[in-house]
Amino acid sequence: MKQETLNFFDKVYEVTKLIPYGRVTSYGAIATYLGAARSARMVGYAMNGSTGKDVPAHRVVNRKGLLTGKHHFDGTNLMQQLLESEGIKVKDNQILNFEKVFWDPLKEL
DNA sequence: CTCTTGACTGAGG
DNA sequence: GCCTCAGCCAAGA
Repeated sequence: MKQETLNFFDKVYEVTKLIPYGRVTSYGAIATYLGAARSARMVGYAMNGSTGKDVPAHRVVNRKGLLTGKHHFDGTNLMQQLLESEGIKVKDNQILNFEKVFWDPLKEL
């Protein structure tokens, strides 16, 4: 597996798909894992194409655990419902117990 | 090639 | 802890 052959977007998709059930991570964590710590924005930007794919983009939030990308989902609160379906409590677009459900690819992988 | 956009983050007030 | 500003980097026009 030569990840170097994969594009930045593809790498983001791969890592995002590795996020365990009931866990979430931040754009920065993914970006750092990809070696582009300063490209966290690109991670979110890549997610634009994640909708409709196997990528659980709803498990990716910003560093504050805020569902900044919920507006990119079809429904108004679809992202929140998806998270709650996995046992993740969400209140006012913000993930509760964020530290407990946080999944760091740098440490877990 | 240059400019704009952005689902971010860290630092400063 | 919240708000604002600046930096960062890749993709699209």
